Formats: sequence, structure tokens, C-alpha cells
Amino acid sequence: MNPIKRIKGTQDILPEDSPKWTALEETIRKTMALFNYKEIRTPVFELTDLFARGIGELTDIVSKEMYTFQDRSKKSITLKPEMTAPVMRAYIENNLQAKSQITKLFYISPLFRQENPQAGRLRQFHQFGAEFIGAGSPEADAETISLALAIFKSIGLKGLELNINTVGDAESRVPYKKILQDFFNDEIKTPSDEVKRRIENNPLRVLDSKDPQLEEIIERAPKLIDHLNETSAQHYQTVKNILKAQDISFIEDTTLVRGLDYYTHTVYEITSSWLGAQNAICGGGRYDLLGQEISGKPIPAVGFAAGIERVLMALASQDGQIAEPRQLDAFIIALGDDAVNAAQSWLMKLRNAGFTSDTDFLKRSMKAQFREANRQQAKFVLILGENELAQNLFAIKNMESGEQQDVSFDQAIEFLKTLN
RNA sequence: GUGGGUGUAGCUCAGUUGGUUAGAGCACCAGAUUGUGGCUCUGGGGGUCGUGGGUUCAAUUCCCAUCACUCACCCCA
Repeated sequence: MNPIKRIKGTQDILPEDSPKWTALEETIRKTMALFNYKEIRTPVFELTDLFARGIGELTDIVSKEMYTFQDRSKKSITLKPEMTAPVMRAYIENNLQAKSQITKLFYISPLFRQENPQAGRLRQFHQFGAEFIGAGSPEADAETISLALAIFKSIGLKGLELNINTVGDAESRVPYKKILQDFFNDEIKTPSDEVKRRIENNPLRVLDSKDPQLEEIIERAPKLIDHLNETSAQHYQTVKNILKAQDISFIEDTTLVRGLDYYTHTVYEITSSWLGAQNAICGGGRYDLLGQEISGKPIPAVGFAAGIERVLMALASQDGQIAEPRQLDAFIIALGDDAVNAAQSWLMKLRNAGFTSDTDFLKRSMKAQFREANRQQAKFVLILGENELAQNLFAIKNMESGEQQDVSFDQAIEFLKTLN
């Protein structure tokens, strides 16, 4: 019989790794609280339309990476490939703007994209992120950036680079798109179908193409930064000023566009020098157009999403220790049926007293039980054999020093407390 | 979807220019120590050599196909 294996691009997070996840999650929650962001959790699946309309039909995510299926009522359902659209949907559906004009939310969530896996890219992966909804001010943009950096700093991630750019507001983008389209149509003689499609539908996305044949043309392409209207230019400048005032260093990258249709104004990306080809650990920006797509009403918002697997990979390759392995306080070695029974009650007493504790469940030899205690990195072993049982005592051994002494049952818990 | 790399013990990997019973280290189990872990020594269990086919007297080795894993491209966290 063939054993069933996990689905390609998925991962089991085993006990040796899960403490790193919880440590990172704790850091995220702590820092989010410092910045006054509240947690939101949304369903793992949504109506396909949410992503098709929200993210954009022509984006890579929607056009070729979604896990989409029909449920029994023939509705088209999609496992969420990103969190911004679901959060915005929940914000609107639950009428959160009625509670407060500004809503600051964060999430930690699994996401799904059907791509070919490679280092730092999975089919089920996890992101944490923040969404600042209800303010169109550049100060909000800057806060999400410093929030992301604060989390990375707090877990000790080094070698990060912040890239920023602006894609302008709708008013500057429409005329610029036309200028770009004309430029590319003139310059690119033999566009591939993909490039042709992008020129037609979203010429901005040609800018972040990595096709070496286009590299030279992209460099000469008209820059959006030269075609920004007054509002957009001012917005971008303010964001940069705030970052400078906070001593946050950044690199301006005019080809940074980001794949999703809903971005406006500020876009940014944080990369790590410790990773392979997939070196972006965080991406974000302002998305004032998304609310419009979902609800018909414009809603200013800005946020970021960061990849948990990539953060952990970067930490691992820079040798960052974020979680201590947990060890066991007490291990009961029981010899003989009567002792095994007594050990079960004693386990409960130890646990009630707050000692992490365990015992052998296989009635193995004393040597084997000691080995097990050692494997579990037990600090103390409580030996309970026929002799000890008869005298109402444990032989308690300190596994580090090797010292051992008899301690009566009624003093055992107190004894451990003084030593622990 | 496309290209490269790798599939041999639980893990990391050697190896056979095609030839008898396929190896090491680590891990595991047992003994040395009849009720004491870690260190040491001795012994032991464990393999469809990814799968299917081809060439051959003979294939784990050569060839083809296929699957899995992995890295990379496009793009993204």
C-alpha cells in the first residue's frame, strides 16, 4: 500500500520547528499591540468574485494561481490567495467604519496559491500583515512601514533593504498609462503575447518585467514620477520626509510596481539579503481603489503583508535563535505494576503543581526509561520501584549533577519546588 | 507551464569502469553495568538501490519512460 503523502508545496510544521512559529507570532502580536492594531480573522475561502474584482482579473494571482472550485450549490469558491481583499470585504460587510473612522487591523493567516514550489515559495504559505483603513494621509503609509520594520527588528532580522516607489493616484495614472502605452508600442518591436497583454491592460506592469531584452527599453521609459499630479507628488514627498525623520533608510526604485491592480500612491517592498531568489519578505502599499471595487464606495487604506516562512528562513540562515527548546521538569520512572499505577496519580499531582512532567508508558526496563528521560531532557527523575513504594518515597535524581536522594512522598513536591 | 539537479537503511551520504551475501557515520535496540541516563566498548535489527520497461549470460550500475523531491525562470510573501 502506498502511504499517503502531503500535497506538493505544503509543509508539516514539526515539533522541532513549531516553537519558532509561536515565538514569531508572539512578537507580531506584541508589536501590533504597541501600534494599536487589532486582530482580524477571516474565512479560508471566499467567493471567487472577491479576488477577481478586488485583485484584478489579469494579475498572475487571479489568472493562473488560485485554488478555485465549485461547491455543491455551484458557487465558485476560492481559497484565499492574499488577505487584503478579504479584510476589506469584512470591514465593509461588518460596517466597521461606523464604529470608528479609522480602523487598524492585523492578521496572521494561511494563504494558498497554486504555483510551482521553490525555496521560499509554497502552495500553502503564511503571511502576517496590517491594514490601516480609513485614512488617506501619507502619515498612515509611513506608519505601516515603520510597523513592519519594528516587527523585523524585534525578532532580530538583519540585512534588510526597504525599497519604495509611488504609482500615483488615479488622476495621474490615467494619462501616464497612455504615455507608457505609446512608448512601449513604439519601442518594443516584437512583444511576446504576455507583454502585449500587459501593454494593453496594465502598462505599469511591463516596468517590473525582468525580461533582459526589455531591460534597456524599460530604463528609458517615461517615469511616472515625472508625470505625477500635485497631490500625488506631495503625498510621496511627505512619506519620504517622515521616513527620513525616523532614520529609516530606503532606496527609491522607480521600477517597483507590484503585481496587484489595487495599489495607488506609495508602494514598498522589504527584501532580505539572506534569502535565495525569492528575497522579498514583505510587500505593501496604499490601495485606495480596492474599496471601490468591492463596495462601490471609495475607502482609503494602506497596508503590508509579510511572508512568515521567508522571515523564518532568513532568521535561520543568519543563525538567529528565536526560541529555546522546551525541556521537561520531571520524569517518573516506574518499575512494576503497582508503581506504574501510583505514577499515574503522581503525574497528575506534579502537573497540578505546575511541573511539566511525563512518564514511560511502555513498562520498559529502568535503563530504557532513563534513556527516555534523557531524551526528553528531564531535569529530575523520580524513581518509583517496589522499594520506594513500600517506604512511601521517591528516589529523586538530578539529571544534570547526577546527585540522587530519597525524598518522602509528602515532601516530594516541596523538594522539587526548592530545586527548580 | 518551462528548464536544470537529485532519488541507495529512520536521517546524511559513499559505492559498484555491469559480476557472489550493497557499505559508512548518526539514530534505534540489547549487552558490558541482574534498579540508574549522558561518555566508552561489544553486538544486533533494519534495504522492492523511486517505479516501469529495454539492452545483456548478468543491471543498484548503461539506455528510455514515468513519478517524486529540489532549485531556478515567469511572478510573488
